[in-house]
Amino acid sequence: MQSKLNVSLRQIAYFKAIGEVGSFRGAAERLGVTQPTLTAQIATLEESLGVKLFERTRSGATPTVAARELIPVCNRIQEEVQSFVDTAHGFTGGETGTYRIGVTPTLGPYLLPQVLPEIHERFQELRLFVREGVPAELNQDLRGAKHDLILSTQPIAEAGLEISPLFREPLKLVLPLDHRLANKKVINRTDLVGEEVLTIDEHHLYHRQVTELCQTLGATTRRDFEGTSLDTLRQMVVMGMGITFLPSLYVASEIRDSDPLRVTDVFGVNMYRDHALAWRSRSPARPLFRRLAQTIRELVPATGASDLRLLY
Amino acid sequence: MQSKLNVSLRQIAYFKAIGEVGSFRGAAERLGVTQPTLTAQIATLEESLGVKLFERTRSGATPTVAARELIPVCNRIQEEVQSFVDTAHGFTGGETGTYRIGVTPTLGPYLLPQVLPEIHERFQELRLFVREGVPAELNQDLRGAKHDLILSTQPIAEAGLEISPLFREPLKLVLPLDHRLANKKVINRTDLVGEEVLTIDEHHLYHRQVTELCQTLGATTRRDFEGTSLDTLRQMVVMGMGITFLPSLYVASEIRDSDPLRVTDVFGVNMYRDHALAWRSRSPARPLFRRLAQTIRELVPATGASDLRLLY
DNA sequence: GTCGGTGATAGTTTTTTACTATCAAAAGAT
DNA sequence: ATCTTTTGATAGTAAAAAACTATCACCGAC
Repeated sequence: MQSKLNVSLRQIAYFKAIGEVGSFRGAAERLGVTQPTLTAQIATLEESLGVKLFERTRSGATPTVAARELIPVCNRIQEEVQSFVDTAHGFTGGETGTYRIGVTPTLGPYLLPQVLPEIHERFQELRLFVREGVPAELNQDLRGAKHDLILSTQPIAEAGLEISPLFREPLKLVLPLDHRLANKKVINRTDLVGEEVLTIDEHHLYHRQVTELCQTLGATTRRDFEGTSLDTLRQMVVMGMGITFLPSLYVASEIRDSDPLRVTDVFGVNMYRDHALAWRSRSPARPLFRRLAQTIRELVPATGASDLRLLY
Repeated sequence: MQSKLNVSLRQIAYFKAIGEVGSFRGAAERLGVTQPTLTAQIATLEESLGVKLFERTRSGATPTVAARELIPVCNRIQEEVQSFVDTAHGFTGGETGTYRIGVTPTLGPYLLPQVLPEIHERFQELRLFVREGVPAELNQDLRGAKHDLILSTQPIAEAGLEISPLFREPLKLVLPLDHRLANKKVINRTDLVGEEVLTIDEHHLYHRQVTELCQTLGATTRRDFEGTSLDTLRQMVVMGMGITFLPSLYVASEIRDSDPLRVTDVFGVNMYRDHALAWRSRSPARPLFRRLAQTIRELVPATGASDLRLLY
């Protein structure tokens, strides 16, 4: 490390110029410095390296054998430095690079496929590296800089973060076709009293949200059977193991008309969850993330779920 | 060029260390400088590049997306600089690298094959790029730094050069077997009076040497037929077009017992030429060239020509 | 002989780097 | 709530490095 720091990029540029021009004075003129500067710097470099770089004659300076072999290395160093500068300049607009975005498994897979193509269209040099995690994990990893931003469900603990609300996603009641309520035209909240609702396992925020909803409806959550994903829940409902609530985006994305399921609202009950983008409030990429959130809000109405509501 | 010089190797080392350690203070301790030094240098680098490199938090410094992509470039720059230093250090002993040696066509091809294997044995990192030229050319190209050293025949103009004499090479009289002197046991100088001697063309120093020798012997040089090389001379003698003088090393190397030629000395006449290595007196590789000359002198007795005499 | 062109040298000035001392901010402990 | 600790930032000073000015030494051309 110390031996490297005894060489400066300036010395390398001076060395190379003298090699090309063939005299100290000529190179000094080309570089816009004085000849004694070059004499001193090359002498320092020769001392540092322990080899003579030029044979000084009255007619100029002739590269030694060592110098002739070092010139191509100089070129390579300068190329890499130029690459360093060029790469950095590529980030100047802030819309370049690979950002790590954490998403929840109950939202990410059903929203991103619908917005990413247009995001790519609008931010062509931007790459998003998508990783899934439950909201508690996402929050922690965002704080620990393992993610640059997260797409998650409210509530998101605000400390140290900037949170940009995106949209409100309703939850749909999903029944098997042979359920006693399947053919009821309008389902009220009283119809759900005593019903057993399937949910996914505890460490998902979604579990808590469904649990709280059941409490307000007088329904219960089954504790003996729990799904590991929304897909699992859907299959369990199809198989007659109970009813469940599924997010609107999931329904629009994954449930077909041919599925033996009834999907409905519950009259008089607002069931929903709110989603947001969040990033560290000191992140230098803040302006980019704000633009990204705005873009997602613009794209949400065009998704398959027609009942999403924008948040500001 | 200017944009490159706004980045220093120090800044790159500081940037990389902070990225690895994760805090300015930690990196300062590791590098043996103070933390405000790093703050100032990274701020300067960020300003120069136009991008933020770190997100500063209470718990340290987190690399931005730009920084994450620039770290591998830092590694490459440092590798190239290390290669620069290592390559230079390889020349420290002076016995490394490709030196351009100019040789005369009447000496080089007959001496070098006999000494180069041992030279390579003793100087294993040394490479010699051999080029042929007549002595006047060699001398000029040495002065103009197109050659690093020359193996040539005396006299060599001394100005600005260091000349290391190597050895004295006798010239042999070569006759066709059907020549009137071919069966004479001892040939005297008077036997050559009036003889026509073949020689090679005028721009070779060898031509002048043979011409002067003929003048002292009362012989003449043929002007209507001249060879272009020593091989050509030999063929012309075989074909009966005249007699010639050939250098001892050539005779040992190229003339077989089965050739229809008589090779002999001339009694009472010392015919020879002296060879030397020469280089520019200011060449930084002077010590190496002196060792090389000494090595050649040591190897000369083992050549096929047993009558060479060393010069000091 | 003089002239002109080269790199080297010595002293001074300017610029850059690094240090010292302190502040501001935020998280964690009590 | 206050206090402590740890982080990077800031301002001023000191030290080191780079660059400049002026001159010298040398040598080849004329």
